[in-house]
Amino acid sequence: MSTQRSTPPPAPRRGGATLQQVADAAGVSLATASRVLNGSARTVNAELSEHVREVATRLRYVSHGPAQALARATTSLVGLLVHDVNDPYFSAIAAGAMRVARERDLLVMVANTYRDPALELDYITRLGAQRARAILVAGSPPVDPALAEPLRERLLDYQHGGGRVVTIGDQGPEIDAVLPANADGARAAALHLTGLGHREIGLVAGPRGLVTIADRSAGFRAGLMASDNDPHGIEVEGDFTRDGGYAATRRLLAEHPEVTALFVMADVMAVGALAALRDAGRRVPADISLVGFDDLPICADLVPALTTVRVDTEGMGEQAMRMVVAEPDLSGEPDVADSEAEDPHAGRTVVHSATELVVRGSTGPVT
Amino acid sequence: MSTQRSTPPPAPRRGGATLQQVADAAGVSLATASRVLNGSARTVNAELSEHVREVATRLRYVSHGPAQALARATTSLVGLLVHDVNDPYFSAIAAGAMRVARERDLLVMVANTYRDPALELDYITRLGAQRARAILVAGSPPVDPALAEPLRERLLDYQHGGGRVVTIGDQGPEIDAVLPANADGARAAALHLTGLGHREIGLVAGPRGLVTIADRSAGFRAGLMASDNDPHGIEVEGDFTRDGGYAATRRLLAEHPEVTALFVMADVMAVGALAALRDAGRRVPADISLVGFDDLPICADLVPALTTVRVDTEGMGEQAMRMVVAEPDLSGEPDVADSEAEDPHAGRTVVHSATELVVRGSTGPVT
DNA sequence: GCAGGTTCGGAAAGCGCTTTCCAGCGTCCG
DNA sequence: CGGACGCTGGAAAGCGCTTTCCGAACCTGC
Repeated sequence: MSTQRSTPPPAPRRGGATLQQVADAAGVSLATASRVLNGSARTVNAELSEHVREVATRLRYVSHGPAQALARATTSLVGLLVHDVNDPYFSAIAAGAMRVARERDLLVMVANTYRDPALELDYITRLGAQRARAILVAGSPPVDPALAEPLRERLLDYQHGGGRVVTIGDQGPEIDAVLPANADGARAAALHLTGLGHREIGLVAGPRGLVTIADRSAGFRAGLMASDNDPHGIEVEGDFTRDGGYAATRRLLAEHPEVTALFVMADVMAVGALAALRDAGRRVPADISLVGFDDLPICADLVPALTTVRVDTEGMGEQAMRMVVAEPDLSGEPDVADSEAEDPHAGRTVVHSATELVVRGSTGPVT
Repeated sequence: MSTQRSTPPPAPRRGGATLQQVADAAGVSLATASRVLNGSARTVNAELSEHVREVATRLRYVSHGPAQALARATTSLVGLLVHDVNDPYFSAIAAGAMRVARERDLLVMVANTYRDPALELDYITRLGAQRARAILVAGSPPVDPALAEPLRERLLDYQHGGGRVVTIGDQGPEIDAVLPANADGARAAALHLTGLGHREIGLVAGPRGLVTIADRSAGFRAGLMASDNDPHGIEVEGDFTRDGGYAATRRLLAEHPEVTALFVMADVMAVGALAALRDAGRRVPADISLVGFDDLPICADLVPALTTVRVDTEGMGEQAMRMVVAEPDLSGEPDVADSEAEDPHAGRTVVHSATELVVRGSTGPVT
């Protein structure tokens, strides 16, 4: 009554019993309980061990992650940055990454950046604040250094702070990466098209600001150069969506009705392109051939089935997560389709993921 | 030399400066630094504040999430359980949930459960261990109580421990949920088909063990009953994938060539069904009509465009995340399309998300 | 000019856990 | 038979932060 210190009602502890409570109930020390329940190099007598475990179960003890993180100075969280999980390209990467994370007992924090540099920076900081063990950045960085540099620096900061970083797409020196062979695939697409006799070819690009697009475009043009019948490439740009592909294709068709083939740099856009072609009354591939990029699962079921460049998205996600988790000096056996190498730039690790042209029904000889 | 205690080289602190170091460098107390940098009810003199902030920036101070979590007894993490992020249905939910999470400054830990009950249990425990503030479970629970009960109990445990739980799909009393009007949509599909004169109708179901499928199937049959021309429903089961839909459809076609319409209970499967129909030489909709469920973005671009039941997946994800974050006694204004209500079962909150038949080119009158 | 109020910075007590160091004890070997 | 050693349990010192409680300084009004 006299005491002012009226303790507030001890709100039922969030999340059950404490290790201390378990230890007390089991009649052992905190140290012993910790060793039994949360793993340790030190071993504990089998019987005692069993007893502690029983008490813990009875008390519904659940370890306190943040406290462990604090004491151990490490967490089991990793971050994954994607442009948009709802885009099949990224959801496949995420699925691959999460599969590996699962094996390694890691929890994955996923964040949509919507390709907004400010959001990206913010998320990296926040993941750093959570002491995520690693950050995996999926999705093409911007071509513009003014946009790319801040991101890169923030990643480097994080990395210097002891975190691991792996990107899918090249973020420059010192940052490990897995890189899809965009140029190779695009080149193969060009060769395929010129081989079929096409000379007037439309390129439907995604946002030019992204290196992925720049690489695919450059690779395709390189393939064009390799042909001897002097093909023309006419490029238009569109948003990285179905509607972006639709709009860009309509524009291209209006301005250059002479094109007999289309190279669309992402399958999401190719879906729109196919619709645009249909709406414009152009038959595929009789009037015009169509090649996509990425090989989304839906491609094989479109009508006609889409010729496209396969990218092993899920595999890249897995590979990236594997690297993120591995000791920095990894020496894993490279995949058959992949090749691993020290980058000339710096001591970083770069894994190349092969791409492959998949010919289906949407391409045919020029008539 | 004599001392055995050779301190190991004090590895450069993971993640930069400590609040204490910032405080020291700024010549203020730990308490003040905390108040300035990490928000508090208490206010600090503007100049001092500015000074502390400067020092923090100079030292590249980044708050330590786990330590804050420990001290504050709460985190800014929420968990999201999905069957598979790589399935467009779930990636849309995830996108919706993540958008809201972003607004609320929450980090989302996403986990693929692959519909494996053991994995689900494990993830819930681990999210609990991380002291996730809430867990959002997307995806139909199993019909079998032997499978559903353990999950439900674990969720309840977590909830009693102070965490919030919201499910998309009904996990029973005491657990808040947002429920797509599966039965309504299926009923509308049935009415549509019988209205077109179809009497021999195939139902291509997903795994029967899931209540989502059970609901859709029951709803469809209810719609059939409402028709006066005595329609027949022949049901086959398939996996929740494109190939599952393909295989089930082929089987159905082989055994019941008389069907003139197909109701496929998920668009992923409908894509396979469409392929199976094509491969079997059946024209859609001339020979056979096709209705799907979910209205994935690709539906409108299939040939023919798929008639389907729209489910507001992204909206459900948003809604669920909003509930998860809201005070348990939420009283938000219900969406136009949604209706919120106290469940008769218990004091829980249930939000219904409307579904809507979208008629496109894949259905037509029976000939 | 002074009592009573208000601000605002600092000291210190944890939050739940890991891990080092120490102590007790049984064992082995010379 | 005694000392060295290995093994195992416990005490205690943090990990980085929040927050309560204090007290000093300053302000107000009479």
